[in-house]
Formats: sequence, structure tokens, C-alpha cells
Amino acid sequence: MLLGDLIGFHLRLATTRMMNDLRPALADLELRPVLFAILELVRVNPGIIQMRVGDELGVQRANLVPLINELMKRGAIKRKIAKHDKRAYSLYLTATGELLHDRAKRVVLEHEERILKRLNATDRNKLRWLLDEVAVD
Amino acid sequence: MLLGDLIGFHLRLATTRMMNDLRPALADLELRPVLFAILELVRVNPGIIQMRVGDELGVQRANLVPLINELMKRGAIKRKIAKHDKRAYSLYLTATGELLHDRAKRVVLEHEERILKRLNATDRNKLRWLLDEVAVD
DNA sequence: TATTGTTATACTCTATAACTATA
DNA sequence: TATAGTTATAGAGTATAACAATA
Repeated sequence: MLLGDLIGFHLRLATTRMMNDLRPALADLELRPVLFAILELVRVNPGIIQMRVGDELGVQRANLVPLINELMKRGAIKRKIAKHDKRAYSLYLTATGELLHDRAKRVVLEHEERILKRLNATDRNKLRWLLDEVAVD
Repeated sequence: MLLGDLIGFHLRLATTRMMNDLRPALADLELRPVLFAILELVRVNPGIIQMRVGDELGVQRANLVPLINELMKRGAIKRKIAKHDKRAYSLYLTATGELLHDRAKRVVLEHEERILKRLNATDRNKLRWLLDEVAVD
């Protein structure tokens, strides 16, 4: 390990390693990490506005469009015009989407366990908390 | 914050936020985060083999080639055939490269302080340690 | 046989600007 | 005026495969 003290380096490397494990694991379901993230977010927050998905995941709204289209073409998500705002779309999983998410979630949980096996529950909570403190305003 | 418990989400978002702050900060020097990472690694480990740089930063050797070329064209780094392996290149900063790195390092340290201002020294060390435990082996 | 650096390629990600329709 | 979604585009990141030179 030649890396220095800069947190950015360690963050970058941890992310790369995690994605290098997750990507092939999800490939069997023809999903990429970002697509799973969308499915998860919509599953847990049904009716969520499309823009909000972008905000939560750090994906700009322009870049979100083709991702949403991809999931709609596969019949995994559906949209309705938002109740109180005709400009916005509310997102929902279809039955197909829920099945896909169920299978993907299992793959992702196995992946997280594989990647975090050296950390106990306390450390994992601490890590989550520390990451959330990064770059908050 | 609608995000769930999955560490991957929090890692992804922290990385995005950090890069969104660092990228424009380095743009004044016409550097990108990955180029600074290479400068830093070569500065601290003069003579490092090109392949090793890729390993340390999680960049594949094929993708490293144009990055090294970019820094050589700018006269920031130079190469020599490695002492004990004619296939490999040892990398060094030029005087120009050291000056560029000095200026970039100042920008990066300010950036890290901005991003991590909510964390004290203990938390920062803990974060670095936790990130290093992610995906070892 | 395996490894370092290279080339080529395809795909994905990301940032930016401009447009529309609604608010 | 501002916001949600869209389109278009260019640049950067990433994965894969194949090759030459050397180990």
C-alpha cells in the first residue's frame, strides 16, 4: 500500500474495489449498479419523483433519463404524472420490477457481506455515519 | 435522505460529492483528480513502475497509458527503463512536474479540509482505516 | 508461460446547454 | 422566474481482447 493520507485516495480505491465486485455479480441479471440503485430507491419510496432519484443518487436529471427509459423498456418500472405537479413523474415498480429487485437485492446483500466481511456491525454503522458526514453542505 | 442501509450507496454518494468539489478546484491547473493522483504517487514513490501506479489507483494498465502520455506531453513526468526489468518503465517527476504537484497539493488539501470539516482527526483516521478494510483480498 | 506496456474498441458515465411544459 | 423532464453532444472513465517485447 503506497497510498498517502488523503481521504480521497482511500475513498476512490474502496469504491473501485466495491464496484469491481458488484458489477459482475449484477451482470447475470443484466443490471448495473446504478440501475439497481434506482430499483431499490423506487421500491423503498414508491411514488418518488424522478428528479428526487437523481438527487439522492448523485445523478444529474439529464443523465437519469436514459436510465429510467432502460428500466421502463424492460417493464421494471412505470410512471404516473405526479398528483400535485403536472411537470413531474412519480415512479413505481411493476410486478416484474419487484421480482427483478428481489433477485438483485439478494445478490447485492451477498456482495456487501463479501466486501465488508472484515468489519463488525459497529464498524459498519460507524462507516455509514462517517460517509454521510462527508461533504454535507 | 432516502438512502437505505447499503454501504455501497453511501460510498457512492460520498465519492460523487467529493469529486464534484475537487474537479472544479483542480480545473484551474488543468488537472483532473486521476492526474493529481498519479503526480502524488510518483512524487512520494519516485521510480515507481507504471503498472504499480495502476494497481494502487485501481486504474487498469490499458487505461493508464493515455494518462501517462498526457502528463509526459506536459513535461510533468519522465520515464526510464526499469533497472532490473527491460519491459517496465520507472516514473519520475520533472522539475515542472514537482512545481505542478506543489500547487495541486495545496488545492487538494484545501479541498479535503472543506469536505471533511465536520470530522475531527480521530474520525478522519477511523474513516481512512475503515475504507482500507473494504474489499481487502 | 507469464508479465509490462501498448493499441483498438465499445460502452458507460458525466457535464453542459438549450428546449417544452408546467408552476 | 423557477422547476421537471427531455434532447443533444462532447469528454472522460472503464472493460475487454489482442499484440510485441521481455521475463
